[in-house]
Amino acid sequence: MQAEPSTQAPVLPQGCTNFKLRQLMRRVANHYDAEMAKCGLKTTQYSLLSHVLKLGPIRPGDLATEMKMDASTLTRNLRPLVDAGWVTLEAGADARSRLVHITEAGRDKRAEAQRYWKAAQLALNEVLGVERVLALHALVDDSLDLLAVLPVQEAGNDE
Amino acid sequence: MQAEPSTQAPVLPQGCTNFKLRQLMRRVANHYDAEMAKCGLKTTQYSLLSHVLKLGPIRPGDLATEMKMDASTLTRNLRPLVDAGWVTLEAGADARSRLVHITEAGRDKRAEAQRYWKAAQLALNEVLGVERVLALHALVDDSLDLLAVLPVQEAGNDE
DNA sequence: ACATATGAATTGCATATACAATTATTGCAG
DNA sequence: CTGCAATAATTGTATATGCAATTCATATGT
Repeated sequence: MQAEPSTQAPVLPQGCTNFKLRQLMRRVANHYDAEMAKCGLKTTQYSLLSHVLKLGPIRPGDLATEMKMDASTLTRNLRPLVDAGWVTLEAGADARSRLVHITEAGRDKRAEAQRYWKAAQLALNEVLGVERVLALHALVDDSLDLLAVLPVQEAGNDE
Repeated sequence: MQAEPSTQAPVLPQGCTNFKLRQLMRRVANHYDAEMAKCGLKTTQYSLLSHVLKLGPIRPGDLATEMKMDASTLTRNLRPLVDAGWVTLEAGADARSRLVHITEAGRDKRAEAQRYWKAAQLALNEVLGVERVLALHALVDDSLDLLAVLPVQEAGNDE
């Protein structure tokens, strides 16, 4: 595993990692969404609701950090869930912060949706094979860890 | 590799594949976008422009199929590129279809943008390690192949 | 030739995403 | 106490995404 010159031609990545990931994400999202649609949720909404259940009551900014998304995205994604009565935004420790709470209706909806999520996940395990799904999860997790050290917004030298 | 009962406890995937992929996609997109912003393109636009260069002149529907995205998404994503004068939509074989062409300005822009794309890709290879990027590409490609057999829109039994 | 089915692209609608700017609040230095 | 920096959330703007419905245009059966 040393960086010594090898007699083997070095294999270099072909194609764009971003594009490939985007393609796969679209396909996988479609798969889950088709299942989740049976209970009227997008998969993204299910994820958000699940995180609120698990981490709430929590400040929006902290939830965004946990989910590794922009705070403004979170604000907007919460809207449909609040409108549906599944989560509430309540007063936080001081007047600038808030706390996201899950409601009873939210717990119920999440429990219902979880069945569809599970069906989608199991179907995916079937199609791809459990080994491949495990390998994918491991690669994604490792990659996220490695990318965590990078500044999220590649810090344009200000000025 | 048979399905015989094993004495080993079976390892099952934990967590949601969709959520993990989404997280990674966001992080990776941010990384590329930070680089591409130097030439005023989103990474998605660079991908689209590159595909038009490689595959064009091509019908919008065929391009959408190639890129594995919805035709309506493609229509809309083309708009900014058309507005910028990098691609044109011209008459196709019959009056209902069209052909997407790249312009000279489009070729120039793509060539310029490719430098930034390359920088982003190489930086990613650095951070993740070439081996990991190769493994990720292979997994993504294999998964896309396996998912290709699934109906894109999980075919609700019509009626 | 005509009515209908099929095909191709687009538009309507809703959500997801993020950077930049804004609003409101709090904390701190003098 | 006052003014300014820091913090938290949101809004402005632009793009990405896909399903359903729509608009044309072509093909097809009778």
